[in-house]
Amino acid sequence: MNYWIFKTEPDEFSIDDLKNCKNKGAIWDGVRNYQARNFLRDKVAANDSVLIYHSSCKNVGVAGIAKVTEVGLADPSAFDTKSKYYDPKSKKDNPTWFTIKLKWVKTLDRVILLKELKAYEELSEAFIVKKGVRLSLGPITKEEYDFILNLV
DNA sequence: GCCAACGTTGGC
DNA sequence: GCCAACGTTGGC
Repeated sequence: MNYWIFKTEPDEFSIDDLKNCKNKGAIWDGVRNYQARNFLRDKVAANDSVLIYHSSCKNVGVAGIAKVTEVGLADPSAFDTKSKYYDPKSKKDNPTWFTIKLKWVKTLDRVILLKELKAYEELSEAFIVKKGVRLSLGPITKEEYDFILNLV
């Protein structure tokens, strides 16, 4: 069992949008960064727990919890010529971009703001608080995961 | 909207 | 394989 933080812009796709997907869940498409792709392809496993983080918005921070339901999916948006994530270099028989499927678990009673996360020594090693780290998703430890949820 | 700090691209 | 130019991310 691994723990992750996935970033999303709530104007595009928020924790509420994920909730509205109910049990069907949602495909986490559009990741176009190789390091993040490698996590999605090689490390994220079914039943892993994911903190959903809202970026580029009014309340930047951790907004909810999701669970991984399917792994090893070729990112369908890479094959869609109408998608802004379309990538002609990604072939169906040899996809460049991979992703997974998530299901909503919980919306936190409040958003745990980035500003708060930065204040705790316990979280100083987490990628999410580090300056200049532009990963759109990445691993956190169980200790960090539990610590963040205890801040609610 | 600004801009620092990245990642990616492409010429050489 | 270097590295300058460019594009993107993301907090503020």
